[in-house]
Amino acid sequence: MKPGPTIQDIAAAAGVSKSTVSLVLQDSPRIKAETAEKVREAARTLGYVYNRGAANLRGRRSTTVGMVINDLTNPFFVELLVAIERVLAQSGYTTLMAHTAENVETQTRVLRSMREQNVAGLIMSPALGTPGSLTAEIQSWGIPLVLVMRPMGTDVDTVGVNNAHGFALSTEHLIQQGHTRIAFAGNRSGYTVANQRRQGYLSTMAAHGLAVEDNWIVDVELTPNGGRDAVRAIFDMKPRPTAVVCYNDQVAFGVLHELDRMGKRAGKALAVVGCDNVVASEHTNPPLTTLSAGADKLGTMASRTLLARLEGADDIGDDVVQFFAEPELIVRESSVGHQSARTAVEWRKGGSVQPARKSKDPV
Amino acid sequence: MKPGPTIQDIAAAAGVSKSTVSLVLQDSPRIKAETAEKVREAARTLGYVYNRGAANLRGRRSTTVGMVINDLTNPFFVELLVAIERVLAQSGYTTLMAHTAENVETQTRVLRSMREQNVAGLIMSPALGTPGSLTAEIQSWGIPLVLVMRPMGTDVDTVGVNNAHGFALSTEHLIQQGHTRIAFAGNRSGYTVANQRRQGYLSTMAAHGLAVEDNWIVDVELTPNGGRDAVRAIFDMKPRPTAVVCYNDQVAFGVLHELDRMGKRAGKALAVVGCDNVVASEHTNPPLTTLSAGADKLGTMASRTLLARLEGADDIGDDVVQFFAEPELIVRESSVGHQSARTAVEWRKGGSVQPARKSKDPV
DNA sequence: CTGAAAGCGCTTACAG
DNA sequence: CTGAAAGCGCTTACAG
Repeated sequence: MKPGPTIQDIAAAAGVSKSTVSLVLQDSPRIKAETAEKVREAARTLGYVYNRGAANLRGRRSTTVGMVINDLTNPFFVELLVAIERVLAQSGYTTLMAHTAENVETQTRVLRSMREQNVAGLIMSPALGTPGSLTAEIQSWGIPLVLVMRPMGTDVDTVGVNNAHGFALSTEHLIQQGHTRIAFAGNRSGYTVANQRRQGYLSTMAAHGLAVEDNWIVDVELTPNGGRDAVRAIFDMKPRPTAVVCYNDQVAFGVLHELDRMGKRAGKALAVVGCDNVVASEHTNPPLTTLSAGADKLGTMASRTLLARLEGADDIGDDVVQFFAEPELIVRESSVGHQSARTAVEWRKGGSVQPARKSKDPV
Repeated sequence: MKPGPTIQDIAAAAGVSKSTVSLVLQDSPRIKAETAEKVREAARTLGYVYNRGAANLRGRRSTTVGMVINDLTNPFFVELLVAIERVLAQSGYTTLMAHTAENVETQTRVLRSMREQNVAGLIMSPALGTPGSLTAEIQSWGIPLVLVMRPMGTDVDTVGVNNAHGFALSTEHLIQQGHTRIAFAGNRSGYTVANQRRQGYLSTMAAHGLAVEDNWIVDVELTPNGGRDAVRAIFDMKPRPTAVVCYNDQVAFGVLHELDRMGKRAGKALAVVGCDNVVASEHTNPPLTTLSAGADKLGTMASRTLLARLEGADDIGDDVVQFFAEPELIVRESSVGHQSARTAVEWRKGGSVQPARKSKDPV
């Protein structure tokens, strides 16, 4: 890294003071147009590069936002990250990215690092097992924090999904297809999101007077391999479930794959529903029925919430933002066409089954 | 952002000078152990947070690395990003992430922003259409640059893949399966990587005395939708190709999907080979034969190369690093079992067909 | 409309 | 072994 010219050098070249240069760089109207042009000219010829770090130090501000993400092997979180980065960049912020790979110690380390880097704010999807005290600790740092996807209490701005309602929709859909024995793949008791999803499934089953055997709630990894394990477990049950609600699309992909390996077809042999509507879910064989809450919308919402806090926008107020998008069910082939179900033709037209109710936009 | 204590405050609390505090924070051996402990104690009770920005400004260094990535909708680049971020974090660097979505203007903007943020170095997979002059320009900034996946001349450190050899392997494999009419899906004439891939395919066809019809080289988007278009085009040809080499796994996923929609099975109706071995390729229906160069290995290599430049390691020298990994072919069901081909049983045992030659590790 | 001065929170010779 | 001083590249009252 060679030195490079500073505002001092520009000042000398343009025959003005560095105060003037600084003001010109900030497009201040206090500087006469011709002076400004002279300064800009000098900056151009010298190849000046603004040093944002120095400016931030002096101005006690920061144009960097930290984004802590738990699982980039799940395309849903990638879609979220992309949306967040895009919106922040549009507003002039740079994104410091860190991946925790669902590891709480890594998360602690990167948060400390981001704090030292003086981030203006943080967006985080906390790793599973994050202690409940973390949000209060971050808030004590005096920078805004927005949680995405994984709520941790009502004291912190949160953008997520109404999981209970979503999984109720999925379960309802399967029941309407004629299924009565429906399994749930990807249990993670004790974690908020997992509890919500399981609860949405359980309460809908109960509402229809359908019993749920204990072993129908299959505890597997939240990965394609977990989905494969789930299929093997389900086909060992008798009488076996004819449908399965999966924790997310990653699990559902494994389910579709294992069924294919067994020479069976999802939809026919076992109705399958995922969650997240990742891009790939449209191109699986067969295409996957899944819940969509809109990664792009959620990411935009999370960024906007953080930006509102950063700019101290008054339309956001002091109230904690708790936004939970209402997912809609995207019906595709993986959940229709079962022998014991109604004809699937009406479903194959595609599209959403339920015009999702939108919550009020908080920012 | 409330003020927070500075080394000055610690100095006052511990009854020493701020010089001493600074040295203690740097674990300098020049400070007596008891003094150091006293300082650390004061820092702890005051809740001190190191201000890396101020340190970087004064020390004229930087602990931030910029990562500019062209397409995060392709999981391969996500795997690369994850590996790079992990290695950099282990070495104490923070990753500034920016996504260009294959847009050259966005790329220009984020590069400028990263330069202002004073990144110590850059890792970039350039957007398609990036002008050849860009690398020289970045190098004139005086910070190291490592290109990943997409070479731009021999003047800049580059970590990529031997695409020509990889696509030769794929084509060879299909020919050995008995195919003689083999298509290529995802043409992008004019781009280096695309040229290499097409060339690997063409030269292998030629080496076997197999003719290639013009329209077998199908120009489609490098996405699942492009793959679907390719299948429709291929099935319109007569006599039609019995196998297709896809530009990457994203295209291949679309191919598998469209075949399934047509009630056909990849492998049987059309042999399909992808490229990148993204995690999902193992779980498609049927599983996808593809080329693996190891995203994790490539990311690690790129980071290490940059780190070597940053630390001025002497084992790297002044020579430009040009590392191209030799891909290996992972044979799965999508390319075997065609009627006109040998029995597929021997292939189904899985595993790699070719123990890839590794290039010499450059760092 | 412009400049001189102070200072953001650090590090680094230099002196003792 | 420790401290006083200068300075990294900016911004921001304040004065004129």
